Amino acid sequence: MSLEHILLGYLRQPSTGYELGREFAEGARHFWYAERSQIYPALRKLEARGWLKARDEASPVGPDRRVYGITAAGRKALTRWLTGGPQIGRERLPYIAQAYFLDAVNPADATAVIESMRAVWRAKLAHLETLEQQLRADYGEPKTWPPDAFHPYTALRMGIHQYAAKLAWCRETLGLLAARTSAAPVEA
Amino acid sequence: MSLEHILLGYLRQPSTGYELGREFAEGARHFWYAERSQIYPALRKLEARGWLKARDEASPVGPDRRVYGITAAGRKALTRWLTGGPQIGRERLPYIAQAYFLDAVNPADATAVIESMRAVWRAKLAHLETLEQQLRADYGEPKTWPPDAFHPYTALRMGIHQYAAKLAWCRETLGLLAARTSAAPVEA
DNA sequence: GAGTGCATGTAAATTGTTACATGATTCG
DNA sequence: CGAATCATGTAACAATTTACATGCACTC
Repeated sequence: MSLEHILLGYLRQPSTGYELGREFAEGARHFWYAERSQIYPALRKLEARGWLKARDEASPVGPDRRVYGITAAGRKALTRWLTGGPQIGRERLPYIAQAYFLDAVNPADATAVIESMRAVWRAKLAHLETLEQQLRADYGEPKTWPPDAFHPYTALRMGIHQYAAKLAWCRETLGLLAARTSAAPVEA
Repeated sequence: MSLEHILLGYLRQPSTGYELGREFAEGARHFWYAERSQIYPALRKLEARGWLKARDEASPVGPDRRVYGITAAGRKALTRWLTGGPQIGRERLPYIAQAYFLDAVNPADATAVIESMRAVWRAKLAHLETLEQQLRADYGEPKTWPPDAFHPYTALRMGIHQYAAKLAWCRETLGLLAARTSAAPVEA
């Protein structure tokens, strides 16, 4: 299961379920999302399996919290997951399905659908680009960064590449759609 | 739920659960996958809801089969899904997570992980490009195609854009990784 | 008659979502 | 004291995966 290994990855730095929830809602949201109601039981399960250990701690700002950290067994499991082959092939991309079936609506609506995708992806790309510029302003050339900063940066770059490609597709498709409309106009 | 609407989309042309299973395993596999054990109950549910109707039919080559087709209510539901906003924001992309946590393994292993991703994506891109070339050889300029051929083609184009972007990221990342290794070699 | 492809399914387990419960601490 | 943020969870439901069951028709 991927979620468990993602939790393991984050917990090389000790953290809490609540904090991980925020991580998914912010830092990781271009590649993964999990509700806290899924995170808490998953952490308990990982602890029972011996991949995490927990301690209760007083919070400086709120109620007590449960701080998890990875164990040696957890580290081994994480390494196995990372080197056990790329996790590719079970993507669920409903927005491509929407594009696929767009002949079920009229051309004007089809155009509107793609324009609204473009708006969403533009916003997401802008967000990642802002993050990237902040990192570069703060730390300079990525190739000199320590591994624990460099690899999250490459994940960010992947997001940027992906959103840019989606936007290129929007442009291409809107262009083709316009060419089709002028070739066979809906209404004179 | 996306699966239900994807089934609805395919079933504007009457088809069977078995055939849809093959569709997911072949034509749609760059954006969606469903097991037949999930498809059959989903079709029953859609039929109970009145979005599909079924008839049993003798197969020319095997046992009887259940041919589903969409109803007027199903068509309306599909249109609502298509125009009700882009289905964006719940992607699960474990391979980006793998990239993110790659500092948990040594640089040589990290490089190997990205190289194996590259191999997978190269194969997937090559497959989609073959499909595209076949379509163009058979039918010519996409902008003149009928809508029910054109939109699946744009979905294929999306896949091509996405895989090309992933490969660009692999190249970029492998380059950075090489630059880092030469800057701080593991062993003299 | 054994294997392959066609064809439909069920059962159990896992994973993920939605809705809700509970309570501490801090700020205005 | 009311609202916001911190903090951990449970319950019910929905979606998905994995494993298995069943049987037809055709070819070797």
